[in-house]
Amino acid sequence: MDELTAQRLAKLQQLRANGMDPYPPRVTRSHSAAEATAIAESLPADSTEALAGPVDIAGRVVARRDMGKATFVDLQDGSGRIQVLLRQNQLGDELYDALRLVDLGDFIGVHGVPMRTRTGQPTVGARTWAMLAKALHAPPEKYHGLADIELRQRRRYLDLMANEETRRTFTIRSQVVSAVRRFLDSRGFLEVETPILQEAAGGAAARPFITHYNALGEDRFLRISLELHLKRLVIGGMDRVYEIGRNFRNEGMSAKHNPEFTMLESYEAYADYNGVARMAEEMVSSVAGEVLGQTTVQFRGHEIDLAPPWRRLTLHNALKQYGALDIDEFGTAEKLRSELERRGLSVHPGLGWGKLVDEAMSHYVEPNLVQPTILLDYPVELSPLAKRKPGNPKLVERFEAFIGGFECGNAYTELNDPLDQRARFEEQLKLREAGDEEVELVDDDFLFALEHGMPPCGGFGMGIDRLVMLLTGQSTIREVILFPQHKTVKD
RNA sequence: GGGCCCGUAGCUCAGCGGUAGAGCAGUGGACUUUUAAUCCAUUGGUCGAGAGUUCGAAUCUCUCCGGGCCUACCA
Repeated sequence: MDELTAQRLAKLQQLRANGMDPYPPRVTRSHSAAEATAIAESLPADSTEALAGPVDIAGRVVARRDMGKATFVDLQDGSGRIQVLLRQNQLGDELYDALRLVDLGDFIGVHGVPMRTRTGQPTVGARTWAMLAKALHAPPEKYHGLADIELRQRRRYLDLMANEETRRTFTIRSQVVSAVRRFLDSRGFLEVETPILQEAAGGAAARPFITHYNALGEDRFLRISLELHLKRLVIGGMDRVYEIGRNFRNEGMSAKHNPEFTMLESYEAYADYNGVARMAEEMVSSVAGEVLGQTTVQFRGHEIDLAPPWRRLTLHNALKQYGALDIDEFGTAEKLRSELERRGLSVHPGLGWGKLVDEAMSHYVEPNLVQPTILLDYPVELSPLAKRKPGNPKLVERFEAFIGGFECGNAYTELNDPLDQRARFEEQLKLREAGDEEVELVDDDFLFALEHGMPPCGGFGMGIDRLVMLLTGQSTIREVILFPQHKTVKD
């Protein structure tokens, strides 16, 4: 055991010896730090006498300034910080001397009166204090905080203790999720929960995590999307449903990717992708307004205006505009591949035309879509679950929403023709045989459901983590996930 | 997968072939209105791990472990 821990344990024993429980089961608390501060602020400066009624506050000791016969301590609770002044002549010798058993990081409770120092600092003048929970390890350094990125993520509690920005980020995250729920609830959507352990992981082109269910002796897949189960509910007559839940994709990590991430998916019967686009822009701007009080955000050096209407642009025109590439002139995989290779893009062999269009889009278009943009009408082979565009069977009614240079939303007019759906699954199989390993798999159980009739429907998916990145100005997904994935520490 | 960089006290960092350092935290002392309190004294280290080069390695080399950034792949 290290010396610091031993010292703190010794203090813990000394507290017990003094008859003070270092971990009492209950605390008397009448005011939060913020409430006590508000009372003190209503008093004139240098109010050393008891002008307000007594308060009981509690929190973690985050700073300490020992002045001899007076000691200042800063207490922090969930509402903020407040200064406490503990004076020997107020506490008595015994209780004052016991302050030497209080370390940074400990939780204490203070009974005292709101006051202000001669500099006007809101303060609680202590009459008594009590240990609430002794900490055996020191908190991070008081000025520089905790900077080591790995430690901040593995020991997020230390990051939260030390860094105000981290507390702000995760407070906003929580408020964002809650505002999204309010938005959808107010529009008559029902929140549902669907299986995470699935017999077949569908709804997206991604490799799943595999686990094993002992009782049945069968493997299960962790879901990679919410889509196919939510559509089953629409088939059953739940007209407006949504789920906010964790997806798992067995892929690498990056600034934009964590193997488990939180998705919102919503499905609205009798809507199409145009209606969904209007809902998406209203949702994001109203969530921003509720949580941040404004619809503009600063992100990677740009000011982004989230207020609707968002710019609409077809994928076809976007590639023309940003890449000087007319995909109609390169209508087969072979032609498009050779054109992209001629331009110096390295493309994976075996990709079909749709994935090549996606590559070109990622390279030429996506980084330019900083202000909110709805990119419309995708190649059919990229989107096996979306309905074809009337008059152009190579395209589907699908849009992706881009903000800040990355994708944060995806929507279709949902494919409800079970015969076309089966054909589209089979097309995916052919792409797989041609060398593309990440394709949608045939899901017979879903097809059987679809054969019972699904109303026309607009579906929407949005990465909650990425939305939070945008609204908090964080440039990596790991900064908005409390406990992101890390390699196991080996001894 | 490739390139670059980082790992030194509980935390933030310096040192980059010649006796392991600073600030904060801790410990002892002074101080009854401080607030990155101040002042005096002081404890604390297998310098990520292992191997090598050298009279001598935190420092140079190699391997490994963990991490970061960029890039590619996954798509």
